[in-house]
Amino acid sequence: MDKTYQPNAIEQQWYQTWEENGYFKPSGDTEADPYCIMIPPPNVTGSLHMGHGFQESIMDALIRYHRMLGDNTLWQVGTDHAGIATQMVVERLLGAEGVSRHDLGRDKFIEKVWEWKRESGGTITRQLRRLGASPDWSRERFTMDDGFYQAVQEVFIRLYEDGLIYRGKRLVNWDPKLHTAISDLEVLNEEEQGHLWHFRYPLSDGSGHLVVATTRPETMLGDTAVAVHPEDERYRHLIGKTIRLPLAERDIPIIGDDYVDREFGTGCVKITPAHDFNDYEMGQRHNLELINILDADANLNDAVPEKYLGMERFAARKQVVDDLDALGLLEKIEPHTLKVPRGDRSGVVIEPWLTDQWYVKTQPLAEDAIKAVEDGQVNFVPKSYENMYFSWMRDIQDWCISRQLWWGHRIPAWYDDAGNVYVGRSEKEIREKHSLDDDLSLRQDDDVLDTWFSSGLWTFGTLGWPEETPELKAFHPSSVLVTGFDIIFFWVARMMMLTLYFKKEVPFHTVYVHGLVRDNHGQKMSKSKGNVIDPIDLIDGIDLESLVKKRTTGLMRPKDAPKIEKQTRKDFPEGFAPFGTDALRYTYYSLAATGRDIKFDVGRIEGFRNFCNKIWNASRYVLQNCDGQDCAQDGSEDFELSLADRWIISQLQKTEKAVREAMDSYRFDLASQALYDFIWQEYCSWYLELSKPVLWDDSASAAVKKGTRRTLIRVLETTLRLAHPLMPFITEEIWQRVKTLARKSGDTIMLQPYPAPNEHKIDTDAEAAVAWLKEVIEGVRNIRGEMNISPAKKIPLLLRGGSDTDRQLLEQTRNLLTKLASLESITCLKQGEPAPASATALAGDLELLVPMAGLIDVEAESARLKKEIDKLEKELVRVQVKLSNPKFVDKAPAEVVAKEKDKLTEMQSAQMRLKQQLQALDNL
RNA sequence: AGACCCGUAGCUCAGUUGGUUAGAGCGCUGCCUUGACAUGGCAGAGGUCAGCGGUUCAAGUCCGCUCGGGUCUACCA
Repeated sequence: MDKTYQPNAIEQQWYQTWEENGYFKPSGDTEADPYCIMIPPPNVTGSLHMGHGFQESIMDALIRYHRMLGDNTLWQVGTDHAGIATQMVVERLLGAEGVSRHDLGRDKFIEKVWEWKRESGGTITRQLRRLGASPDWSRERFTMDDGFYQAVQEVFIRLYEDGLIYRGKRLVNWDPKLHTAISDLEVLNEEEQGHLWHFRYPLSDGSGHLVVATTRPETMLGDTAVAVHPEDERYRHLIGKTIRLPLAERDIPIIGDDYVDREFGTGCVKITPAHDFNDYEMGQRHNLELINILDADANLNDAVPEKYLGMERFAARKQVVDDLDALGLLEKIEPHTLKVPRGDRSGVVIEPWLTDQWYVKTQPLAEDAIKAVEDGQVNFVPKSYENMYFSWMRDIQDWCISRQLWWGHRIPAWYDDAGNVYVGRSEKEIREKHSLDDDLSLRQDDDVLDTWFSSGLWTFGTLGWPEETPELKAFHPSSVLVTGFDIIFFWVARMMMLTLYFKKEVPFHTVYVHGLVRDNHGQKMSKSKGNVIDPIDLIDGIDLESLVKKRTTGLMRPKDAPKIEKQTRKDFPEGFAPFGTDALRYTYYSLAATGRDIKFDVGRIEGFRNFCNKIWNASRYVLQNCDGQDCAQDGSEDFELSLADRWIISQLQKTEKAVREAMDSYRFDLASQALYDFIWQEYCSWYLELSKPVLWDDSASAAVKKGTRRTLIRVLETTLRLAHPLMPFITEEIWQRVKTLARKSGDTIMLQPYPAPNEHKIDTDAEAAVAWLKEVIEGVRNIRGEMNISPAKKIPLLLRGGSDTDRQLLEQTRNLLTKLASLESITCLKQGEPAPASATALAGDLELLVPMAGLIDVEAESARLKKEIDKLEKELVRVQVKLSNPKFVDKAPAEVVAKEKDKLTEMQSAQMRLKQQLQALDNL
């Protein structure tokens, strides 16, 4: 083995082996428990970001864990066709050649999209492989696959037939750039600086005017009322009168509605029902006319005076203001901060716009979806996210599912010239069903379905539904959904509704909600902020110049480049070293606590790369000492387990238990911590050191040496299996080298059984003995460290006081103690025997004395003792106060009181000994 | 405006139903190339657990308020 761990030398090769050998497929063992995770399908246009890396790493850990537990395990993988995003990507590519999608026509364009998908749609799945993800690639699905397409059509038709889908003219969020409706969730409301314009609206009878305030002057051309609060003393007498709307020269009514906030602005509101959601509601209440003044580009249409016809909306705004000003009707302009709705893909201001769209009636679906969570059929982890789910579900709006795009699931609805709608699987089916004449012309709806409509069917659509496939039977409902909280509304809610309706069962039993990965400053990672980290760069490494270049090219605002460059150079002066996949994954796990934000500190990944190196080198040591040697793996019993052997075996059982518990409760941070401590602290720092005096001692018995080798190799092999779900590559690489010595057969660690703790191997005697040994060694090391005695210098140790147990333990561990504390000799002082001037440490009642002759500075030692005495004093006072409080003694449980009393006597005795030592030093 | 989350060492974070002297990693200080590992070893410094009040024999942990930070939902025309 190389002296240092080189991740790039092992990772890709193992991945290929695993995939080629089909290790990722379900075992197919129908006796075993099924375990199934459906990947939240990444956007086919996407490339892997830190959030994906985090999420996929978690899923892979769960999958590998359950596969090793022997479950029939399926990780279903696939991608999402991402209607808008994909269409935009392909349009941009065509645009570079000067071709628009309209030049091509719908069919040709869709062909182009498929072409793009075949060539470039695999980026993210290739990157997933770099992470070591182990989904069943042979079952990979795409939301536009034929089978899936059928399922989507089927769902639409059945919902329509059941009266849960309808078509209606409503206000939708219209993206004037992309020319499609988008959902509320795709609209970002950000605060922006704007103005509040106050206009005078003259009363029709010439008796005066009202002042209305607006942030969108151009919409006044579509006003159909002015509203005031019905109890507003200032205006209530005007209700029922009319306003002569300037510019448009129409008469519109003044209405009373308690939606109006008397305190805001002037207390008079212009009402534009066709261009504002609230005004629309009010229009419905008061039967107001809807005047649509915008076309699909958000330019003014022919419903406005000719002067404004065809004007762009912001130009029209300026014109309207100027014209009203010229008429003397502009009262004032105030600066005003308002939330501006923008499309999350296009970035342009979204218009509420009146269109015909398809809707899902969500309320009946939501009821069952709420009940499933209330009844505990679906559990959220952490539980607090259930509130978020409930609050969304209980206030759910009908879901607009049509999109004015070409790329997507085309809506299976046809129209005749009379405007009748027919929904069915094909034109042919519709003609038959409705006995339509062949010469009656039908045209299919041009729109496609919201991408989330299809991803809502993901859990069962990927398993072959509507056919009752064996996979559907075995793996649905899936076991757990792993997702970010930002997607609960988008996706979780929709899967719940659609799956419950069509499968009559929940889509998954558990929803594990993880936090969002942010940068080390807590900022969301985004291209425009220039703080994105590509997980692949952490795996392979990247130099600073390439990183700067990557972050500063293709910016939406190129002027940000210098700032981004400066910050990048400051944060990562060396770029990234190649840390490898296992270190990256381990970092993710260590951060996977229950919080909402996961601040990714690159500093941590280096620590875990070092951890990998530690495992690597510990394995080298084990192999050096075991290779070609008898490790008692042939069933022989002529070996003897030492105290240290029994101790590490005992600790291993506890670690196995802790790791399993953590994995079962989705606490990957705790699992990674437990493993890290065991491997580094206990196995490497202590056990390997304890094995050296045995293996290198010529006088040690063959049986004990054999027992030590047996323990070295067995504990290592078990630990590798325990760690495999978290760090698949390094564990496989090392396992292949130790498996023969450990008498394991099998081609891969992936399919080995997961370690299970054995209570009979918990050895409290050995634990107590090693705890004692550690305490004594640490006492001596403390003196050595504080007194700056070279580790190479062998020193004598005198022991005073202590119990028979101490003396027994000493004899059991004398050899280990001598080696590990680097001692020249160990001498027990007899009762009353005078000790030379010494530095002191305590191990319980036992005094550890290191004679000072030439080694130790008296002043430094007395300072050290004083510090120790003071520390004890503080705690002593605390405990004394506690014990002298009768309430505590009376009310606290007896064992708590006893514990405090023991503590007190122990500390008093310790302090007394230290004081005596201090006295002795002072007497010198 | 409503709801939720967070505030623990210089930094990033653990701390299960209240009960040893509040832990880890990174960083920092000192010593050390000792036969797995300097991507290392040993030792050490560093915390009024945001603040105030309450419940309790006992609060980082439970309750209330304040301050600070964040997220989501709704929204003021």
